[in-house]
Amino acid sequence: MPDDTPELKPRLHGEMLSTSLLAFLKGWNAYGYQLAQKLAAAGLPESDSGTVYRTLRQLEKSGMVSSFWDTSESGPARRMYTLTKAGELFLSGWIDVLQNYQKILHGALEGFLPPADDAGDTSATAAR
Amino acid sequence: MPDDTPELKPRLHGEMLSTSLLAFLKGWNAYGYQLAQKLAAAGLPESDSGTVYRTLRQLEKSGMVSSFWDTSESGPARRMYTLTKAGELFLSGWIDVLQNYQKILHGALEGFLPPADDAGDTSATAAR
DNA sequence: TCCATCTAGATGCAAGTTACACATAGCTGC
DNA sequence: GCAGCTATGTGTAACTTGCATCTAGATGGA
Repeated sequence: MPDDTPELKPRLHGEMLSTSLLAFLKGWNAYGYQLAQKLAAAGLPESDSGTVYRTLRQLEKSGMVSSFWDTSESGPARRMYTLTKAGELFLSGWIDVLQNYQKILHGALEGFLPPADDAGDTSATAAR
Repeated sequence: MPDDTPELKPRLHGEMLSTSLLAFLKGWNAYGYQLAQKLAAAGLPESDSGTVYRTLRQLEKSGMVSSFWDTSESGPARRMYTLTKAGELFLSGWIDVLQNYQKILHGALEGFLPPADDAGDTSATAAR
């Protein structure tokens, strides 16, 4: 019998992948392969390695990181990434977003105390 | 002069949008238009309303929510959404992901203490 | 009655993003 | 040489998103 339900298995992409990569680069240079391993080790949902490489290139195009080839170690050359000032700014701005997101998720799962200042709008029509 | 830098303006989509919607539905029924307003009021980056509606339908297809038409109020009919057991499970599983993500972002921005148990791997090769 | 406006939901399409498979290339050990 | 590991990438189909646009009920004004 064919499985009909579309999967919604957790995956890391979009802003969450981009910002995780930027965060790992804060204070350290790193290369793609290494960053992919760190993501896996950090308990985040897996990302395809191709997606990681393409995301890094896209971050470079938008000025969040810069890169250079590192041939100082033995083995295949590594494209080392460095966080730019713009990337750092974007990252710190994203922290606010994360805080609000966090509030929503945790509010939902622990008896969710209604936030004292959110009372008086049309949302009072919520059913049951 | 044409702007050449690709935009990376924050937008809410993917897992973050889905889980925010699920969280808002915990304990309450709500309809799409209302949820879109809640997202905006919650200090999260904007989402296109079309995207919100489509995301809700997709959550329904994957069994995270169920819906019914509500014609009890005046005005256009509303498609009311209810969180399912599967949606609740997915949501609580996602909390762990969020916690790890949070750790990474905050670790990056506050002097980032090296986590005591993460020392002994190849990541020691990180350059300056 | 006609029209504008607001609420509510939805879709067509172009552009962008992703997963999966595969390709390339340097190095190590046999 | 060649298998296996490290490291970076690409082709392609499928999926997702933003924007514009559409339908439709209700309301209020001219």
